Amino acid sequence: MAGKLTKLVDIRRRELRQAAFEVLQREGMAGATLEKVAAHAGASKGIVLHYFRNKQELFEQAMREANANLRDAVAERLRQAKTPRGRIAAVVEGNFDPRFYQPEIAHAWLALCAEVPREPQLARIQAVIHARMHSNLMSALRELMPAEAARRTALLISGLIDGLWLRHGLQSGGVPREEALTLMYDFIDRRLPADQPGDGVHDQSAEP
Amino acid sequence: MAGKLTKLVDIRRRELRQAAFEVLQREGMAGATLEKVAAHAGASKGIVLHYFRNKQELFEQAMREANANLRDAVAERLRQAKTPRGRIAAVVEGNFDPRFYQPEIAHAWLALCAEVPREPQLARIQAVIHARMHSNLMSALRELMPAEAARRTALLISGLIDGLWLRHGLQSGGVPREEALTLMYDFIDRRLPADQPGDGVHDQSAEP
DNA sequence: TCAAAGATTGACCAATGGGACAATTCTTGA
DNA sequence: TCAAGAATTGTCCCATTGGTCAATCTTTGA
Repeated sequence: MAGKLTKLVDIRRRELRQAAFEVLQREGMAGATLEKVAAHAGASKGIVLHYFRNKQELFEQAMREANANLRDAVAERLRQAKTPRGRIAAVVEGNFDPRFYQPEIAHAWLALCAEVPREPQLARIQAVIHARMHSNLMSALRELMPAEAARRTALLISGLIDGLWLRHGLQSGGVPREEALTLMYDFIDRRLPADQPGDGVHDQSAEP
Repeated sequence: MAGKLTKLVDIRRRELRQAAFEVLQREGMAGATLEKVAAHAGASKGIVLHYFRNKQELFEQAMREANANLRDAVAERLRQAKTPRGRIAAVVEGNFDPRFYQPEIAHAWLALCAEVPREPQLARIQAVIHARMHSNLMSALRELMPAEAARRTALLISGLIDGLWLRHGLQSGGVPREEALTLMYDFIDRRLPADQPGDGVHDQSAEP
């Protein structure tokens, strides 16, 4: 590790973002009061507003961090992928990383997404998420099919991912990770040309 | 029309449910205050609590009504469908009925769904919605493919519908109705046996 | 060593919102 | 016609919450 030690500001900010996200899971946006966030982080309310201008900024940062987690989960896998198929698998597997694909986390995302129509800051993050996923998918699909077909396939894949996440957040109809991946590949394998189902490209097995 | 005239209670209840849903679109759950709902309906706050026990019940009823709208949109089309394919088309078209498939309405659904984890009443409605859609799809798909394939296809279709709705509620990545239907049938036609794409089964044209 | 900068707390404030209620107006049926 | 019941309003109350601030305690660098 090169450079200085982590500054206290960064430690506190991280702790509070994390606390905010966790309270959000249980309480929703309205119920996630500054006092509860502070308590959950083991601090006083004042400290929260010492490190964040206001409630909006706190939860904006919380969303940023959650997004970064998902982004990294995909990026790791993308780095090891060699074929276009592998890159698609990377996007899918990353979005269903068992560390993040959990009902409680989906609850928090749901709470955040519900604020998007009224919080331009959150809307921007959401836009980035969509754009990134679309771009990742397109870069792989363009090599496998004509432009228009690629675009549609990308929309279908990302729409499906969103739908499965949404359902995972609502109690009923939520499918566990294993089945979600089965469904995704059931769909994908039929759409990609020169089907080689079971070619070992998509690895549903253990995580590092 | 047989029977008595509509009772005032029912009129008021309906007006207030509708007002609640419309305020929800703009303001989200926390912002949808009883006073705003009352004002939007042209009444005073007191009247809202005269017809509904409390805020929870009001929005539970609002969700019930929105659900009934969607249910009817599907049911109408289902009544005219003759083939299994037609029944699937009915479910799809109903869920993208242009009267309801609108960003503002998706905003309200998003706000409602975000409360599901903490409101058992809302969770129950959500469960009914999922169960109904799954059942409708299965009844058609069972005739077209083996049980397990039918189950997966049903999950994929309903997941896709949810995903497209979700995206329609978030500003970015939302696809308009026409394209949503194109995507849905692009997906469905490839999965159903004995493909007859363009057999006129799915009607994307005008509403009655 | 010690003073300045930063961290942390708790008290305080103004605004807001859900809900209870008494008072008033309107309907209606005998 | 008129009294009982329903509809409607406005007021009041209390709890909660985001945010401010002055007062302490800690750290640190010169």
